[in-house]
Amino acid sequence: MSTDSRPPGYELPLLLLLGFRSLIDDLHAELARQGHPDVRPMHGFVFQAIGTQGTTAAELGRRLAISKQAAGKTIAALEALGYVARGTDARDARRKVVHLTGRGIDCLQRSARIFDELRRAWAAEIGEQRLNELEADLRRVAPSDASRLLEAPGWFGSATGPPRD
Amino acid sequence: MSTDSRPPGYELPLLLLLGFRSLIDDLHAELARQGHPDVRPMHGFVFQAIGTQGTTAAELGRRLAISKQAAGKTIAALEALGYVARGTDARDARRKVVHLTGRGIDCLQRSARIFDELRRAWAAEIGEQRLNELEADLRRVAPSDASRLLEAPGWFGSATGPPRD
DNA sequence: TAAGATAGACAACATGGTTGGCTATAATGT
DNA sequence: ACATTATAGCCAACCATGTTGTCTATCTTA
Repeated sequence: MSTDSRPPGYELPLLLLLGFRSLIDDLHAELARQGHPDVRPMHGFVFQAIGTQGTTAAELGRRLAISKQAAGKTIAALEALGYVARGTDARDARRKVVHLTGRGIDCLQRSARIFDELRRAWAAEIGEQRLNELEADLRRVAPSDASRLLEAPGWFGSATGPPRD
Repeated sequence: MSTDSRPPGYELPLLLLLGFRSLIDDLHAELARQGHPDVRPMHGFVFQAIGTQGTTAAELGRRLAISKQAAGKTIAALEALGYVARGTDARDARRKVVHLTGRGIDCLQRSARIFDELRRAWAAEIGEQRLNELEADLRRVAPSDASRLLEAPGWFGSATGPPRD
């Protein structure tokens, strides 16, 4: 046996990133075809974080581990695109409840369907069982706290770290 | 059999991203401990693209699929941190050859070693064979063009797309 | 030698992040 | 009941990373 027949470790993150990018790129190419050309990869996470219940800027910031100001800016951008709308809260005059519009819900539902199709395509390529194993393995090694995923934009390049407020 | 026992498709990209983030976060935590606290996730890709041979801003931009201006800015930032240095090319007065400094090479070598250790940690968790399979599967489904990976920063959030020049 | 292509730099702008400061409203303690 | 504290949302300023457009200097080529 050779003393080191293992692949170099740097390949693993590359493969994970390429796989992620591949899925996200395919998703958004298909979303664009289905009438959502201006939605960005980040927006999907935001839609998910808003959910069907609606939320507020401060709460969104906490869920995404970004500052409430950043959350507010994102909400404003999404509002301008017609994906979310803001209402008021009768019980708390400070809060402005953000909820998905019909267009936002349509985008969210189409995303779910497209992701299912993409997963089926992967399963067709490597086999359902291997794909199940791949997911199971990743669940074991990846931290399960699915929040703080939206640090992704910024996290990659900037040095500031998570917000203080 | 149930009509749909498969996991929802949206989980796959999440797992890939979490896995990637986990590796990169661990890498940079360890790099910080080993004397490189100010290097960013993106920089590793840049170091890799510069290589031991050195390169130029325009060529770096092509390798990373970013504009030469963006490449120039990144080089300037890395130069300020002491990781790269710029020299001239005797054969072509236009070109300014960028090469890694001793510190840059040190960082690159430590990164490689840390990635190997992280891979061993994953192998200890899920088994060497499963990890090999995971990598093999990802190689099949992920596009192999390892360039255009540095679109990552920006790609996630912005809408501009790849550069024209 | 003139025309075109390339390298690098500067300015201006967009996006998405952060911090700091501000006002309005709610919650809490004395 | 009232004063304090905490929270929600917003505005301005800044940083980091991208883009485009424009400019000059230098090869390369017809």
